[in-house]
Amino acid sequence: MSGKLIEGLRATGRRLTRTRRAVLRVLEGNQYPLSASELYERLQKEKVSIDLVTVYRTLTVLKELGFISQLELHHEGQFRYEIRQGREHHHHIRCQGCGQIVDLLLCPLKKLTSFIEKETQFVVNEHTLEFGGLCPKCQ
Amino acid sequence: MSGKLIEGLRATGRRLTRTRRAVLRVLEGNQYPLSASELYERLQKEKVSIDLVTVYRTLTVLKELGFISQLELHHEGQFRYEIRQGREHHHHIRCQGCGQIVDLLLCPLKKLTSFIEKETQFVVNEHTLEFGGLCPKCQ
DNA sequence: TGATAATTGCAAGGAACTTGCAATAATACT
DNA sequence: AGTATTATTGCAAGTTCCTTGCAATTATCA
Repeated sequence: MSGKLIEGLRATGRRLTRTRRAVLRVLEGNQYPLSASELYERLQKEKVSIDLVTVYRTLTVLKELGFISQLELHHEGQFRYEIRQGREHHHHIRCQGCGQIVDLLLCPLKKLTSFIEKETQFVVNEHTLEFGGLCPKCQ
Repeated sequence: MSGKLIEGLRATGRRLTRTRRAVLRVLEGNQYPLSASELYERLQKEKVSIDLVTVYRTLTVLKELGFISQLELHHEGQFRYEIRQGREHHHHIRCQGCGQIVDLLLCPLKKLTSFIEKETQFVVNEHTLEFGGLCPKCQ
């Protein structure tokens, strides 16, 4: 991973710093996508001293380079980030009670809700489905 | 509509005010879902003097009563609201260029992207699909 | 008409995220 | 290695969207 990382950074005139490595390391060690502030807290626990602002900026860079993906969960009001690293495109389910986030390893969304309920043992009672793209005028 | 509105408000010890009527009227006269600040601007243009805070509070009430629904579009960072009034559950597509929002009159999401592209003439290159529910522990 | 209670406006407070700028650190050059 | 160059960082302050507290106003009910 480190090779491609340095490569990607160099290609855009950027540098591999302790900060960037630390952010990636924490994301790699986590099962579910983290928000900027969660990431910040974990770094503090690991005695890695990084400002929250730097976490935001680092996430922006890593996203631009395609190393992580940014996602928005329903009604959370914040972004979350996860390592991409060859992972299939996928979705998530989040518990309205405890906030737990679980990956859904499916996408072509057939027999939607009942399937997801069987797979995850969740009770689904809300979903977000919104598309983004370019309208005829803007293409 | 006004009948059920008053009914709903009364049932929860609330009152039908000029403000609430005005907010509903603007939402009814609009094709696409409005954000709080858009709503506020339209009211100002109509010389209806309402504080932005009141707009927020009014939207909260109307949502609680089920007269409007609240939605989040991908990467917008704000809520939007639209009249429910017997409308089918549906989704939206928003242009990444101009911000135009168009209703999608489908939901069971089959043959997803290509179908939506044909219907709307949009080029879809992003979507959000996230579920909310209760995990086994929280049920 | 007056009492009661909901609603409103104003000011202030959050939370998540961004920007400006000087200090610091990483890379390039000699 | 030593220095110049340029990216990165931390701190402070700013944005945006939304919420809360509280006194003033307005709607409803007796």
